[in-house]
Amino acid sequence: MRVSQFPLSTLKETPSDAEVVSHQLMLRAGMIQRLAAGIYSWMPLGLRVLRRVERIVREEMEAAGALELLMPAVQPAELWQASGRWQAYGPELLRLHDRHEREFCFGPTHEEVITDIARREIRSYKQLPLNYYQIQTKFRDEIRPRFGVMRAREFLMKDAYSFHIDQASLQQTYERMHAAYSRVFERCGLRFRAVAADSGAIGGAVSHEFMVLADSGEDAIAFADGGDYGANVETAEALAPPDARQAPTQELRLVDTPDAKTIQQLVDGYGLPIEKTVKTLVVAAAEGSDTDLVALLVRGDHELNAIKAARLPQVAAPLRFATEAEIRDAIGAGPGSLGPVNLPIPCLVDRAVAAMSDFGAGANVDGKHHFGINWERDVTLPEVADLRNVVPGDPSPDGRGTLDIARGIEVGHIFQLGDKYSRAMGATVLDEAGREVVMTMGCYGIGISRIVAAAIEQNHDARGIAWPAPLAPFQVALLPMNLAKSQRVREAAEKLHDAMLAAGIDVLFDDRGVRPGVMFADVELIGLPHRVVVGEKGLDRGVVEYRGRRDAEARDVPLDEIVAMLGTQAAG
RNA sequence: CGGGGUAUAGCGCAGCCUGGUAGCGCACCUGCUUUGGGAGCAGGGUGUCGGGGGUUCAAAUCCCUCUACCCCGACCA
Repeated sequence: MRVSQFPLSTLKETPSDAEVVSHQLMLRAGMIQRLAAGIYSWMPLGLRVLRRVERIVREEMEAAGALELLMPAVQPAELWQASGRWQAYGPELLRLHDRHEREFCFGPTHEEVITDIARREIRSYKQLPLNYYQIQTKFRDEIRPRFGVMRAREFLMKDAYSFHIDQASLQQTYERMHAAYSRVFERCGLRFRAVAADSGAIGGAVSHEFMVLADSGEDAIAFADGGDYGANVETAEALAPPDARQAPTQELRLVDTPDAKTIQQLVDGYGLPIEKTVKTLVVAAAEGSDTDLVALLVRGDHELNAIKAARLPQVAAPLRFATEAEIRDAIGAGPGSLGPVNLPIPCLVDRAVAAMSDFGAGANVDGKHHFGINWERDVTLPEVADLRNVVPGDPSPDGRGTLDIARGIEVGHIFQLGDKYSRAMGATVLDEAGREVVMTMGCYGIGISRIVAAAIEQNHDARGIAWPAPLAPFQVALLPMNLAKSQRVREAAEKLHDAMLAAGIDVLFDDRGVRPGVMFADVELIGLPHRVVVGEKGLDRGVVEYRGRRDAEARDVPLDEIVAMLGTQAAG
């Protein structure tokens, strides 16, 4: 391809509204253009990358035995009403009307449509298992789209849905898809982790997320240094500290703390180590319990995990924090002065809190704290539960090593759905005994467009993008020096271009005749893995200059060897 | 949706406070020179100053209003 036929529209300056580096570089490289909030056009350069990701995904899906189909983007409301999600999905579902005022939505996902297909198509257990996939544009009306295509409203997704006669069959396909996903992300050249995840609103029990490691990631993941354990921080189990609770060494004392409303003020003003403090958070109790409020205690340096808390039978789901008025009404003190001693409402404590001794907490009297609190001696230890987010250094839940926390970008998510959709929509087959059985389902998503952004987050430098070769829009940049003046350079470059094309090398030939600095800057910005420079000086010695995008220095390669050399590392 | 902010040329911005001919850099077009790290000289403005309304002799500037976009919080590939 020649630049004269494939215009580059690179920018020197960074558009001011792009926050993360992938978004900035995609705009600067001319890969995408914003049309509206969270809605982007893929320009020719960007589309080449997107197509490369698609191809890898398609190959791995085929290898995993999935069948490609293509479902409509626009879906009738009736299907969503049948599954119950027309109400449940909320404002993220883009709803539409046709000219007859019939209701539709632009599909954010396709469980309903595929289940409808399956219930028409599949009648016998002999047809199972079956795994369908598609690569398609989805629309989710995110409250706040941001970071370019990383969290767009309209995006390209691979979604797969498998159907099974029983859980054992689902488990097999799930594992096969798990392996296929790992291969996809490996082939894309990404550093990633598969972690256990909360299955959230989609439903089902078992679920794994595939996270590309990047500091700009929106999710925190915990993984063990000693083993395979990995989990979203939301779901990672926080164990008790390894050491047993120490015996009391201090007396319980009531201290005037008029200026200590927060843990930080308590630590700064009274010399209490933060891990000897306790936060008392008051939340709404579960409906039907004999109390309105429940107190949750976590260590001062720990964070309450709202998902874990809401799962407790005593606590209302979703989690709702009590208002200050409710707290005063029930306890007689404000939020900054609460603690377990003389607490008039039921209380649950985190495992780490249960292991504390000689600690400080509010006294349930405004402006006063108790110091030197010890369980059992001063107050009965309430029920213990896992209430908090894990922190670095926590023991791994599988007993191997300690946890570290990293940030990640979710690029894939696989679920064992069970029969949530198949039951609601009556997707059944006849089993061996001729009985009607509801099919068991799995679903598997990959954010194709998000992978492009994630790959840039992991592969860039001050000059621009440095594509993993499998994703690069072109493999080789062919740059002639002083094309306009030098007939020798022109002839040599044209010949090389022809030879590369003949060898199946995906080459971009810069035939603009612009100054070298412009060409260098452009190919480094758009991130092509290999660069070949043709100049008078080199031709005198029968060489061209080769430089890999990540190489520190260029080196000379004989003119008659360069095509063969590139052919082995940069074919198609 | 709540809170904060921005809107002036394709991109990045100044001008607004204190009303008086719409500017700068990059990009773009023409010509000449230049060709190993985003060139130089000369010429060119490509703009409903986000929209609407108001105040005023006069509004990018002051007031009201609408819209779009960005940032911070709960969701997700």
